[in-house]
Amino acid sequence: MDVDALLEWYERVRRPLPWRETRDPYALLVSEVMLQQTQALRVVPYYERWLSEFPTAPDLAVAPVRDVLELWSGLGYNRRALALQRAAVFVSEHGWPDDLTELPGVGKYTAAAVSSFAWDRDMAAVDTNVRRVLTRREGLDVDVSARADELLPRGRAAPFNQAMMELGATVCRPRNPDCAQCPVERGCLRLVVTPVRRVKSVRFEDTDRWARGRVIASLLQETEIPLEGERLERALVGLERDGLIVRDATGRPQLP
DNA sequence: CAAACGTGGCA
DNA sequence: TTGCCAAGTTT
Repeated sequence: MDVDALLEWYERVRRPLPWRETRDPYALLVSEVMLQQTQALRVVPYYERWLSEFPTAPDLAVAPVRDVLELWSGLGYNRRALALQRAAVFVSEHGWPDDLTELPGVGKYTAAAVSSFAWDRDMAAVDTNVRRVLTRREGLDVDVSARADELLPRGRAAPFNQAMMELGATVCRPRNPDCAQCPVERGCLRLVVTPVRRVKSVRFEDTDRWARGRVIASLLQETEIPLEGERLERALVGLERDGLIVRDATGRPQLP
């Protein structure tokens, strides 16, 4: 793959998203956690509000859980917000670990993204987009992580990572890829990847995931929880286990 | 390791 | 309107 052509293309098409204007590892971590499983454009207002309320890791570390969940609500996956706060606590107390995967909620992808964007570390951030780009180009049997690492131009990890992700998001899309606009078309296998079909078709409103979301929303808004019996109990047990709620002597749920 | 984890936007 | 899915991590 012609990495120079890729970087040149990225420079041309790059969208000015707010987290691309900073090198603050805390702000970058916030953006990465928010971006997990959420569309970039939807994250923008949340990111800006979050940083104005919790500008630094110590600010987030001491914030009440209610405030954290309040600012998070709408982004989904509430336990990620808690993990982010726990990461902020760690950073406040010990500074940034060399290996960011030591932080709660930070896996291989997020560690590489933050490390490259904040500190120019030569780490390839392999997300679902990068995985698809490389698989589609080079075949189902490629070791995607190893290949991304080989391609990464030393000292330019940040633009490389962003360019690869942007390519997957806007050109080498899951369905209907726009090969005519591809800056690195040469040598691509253009493998057709058949999308995996969902097996289950349970209504979302019938899932525990939905029930948990309703409990948190009700506690934030101080409205009645629209659940009862077994269903409610199962949600509460899960939420308590995840540290999203605590229960008083009567078993009534509250935010921690 | 498959499954759990939330939600709003868009086709 | 219904169904699909969007910069992953944890157990």
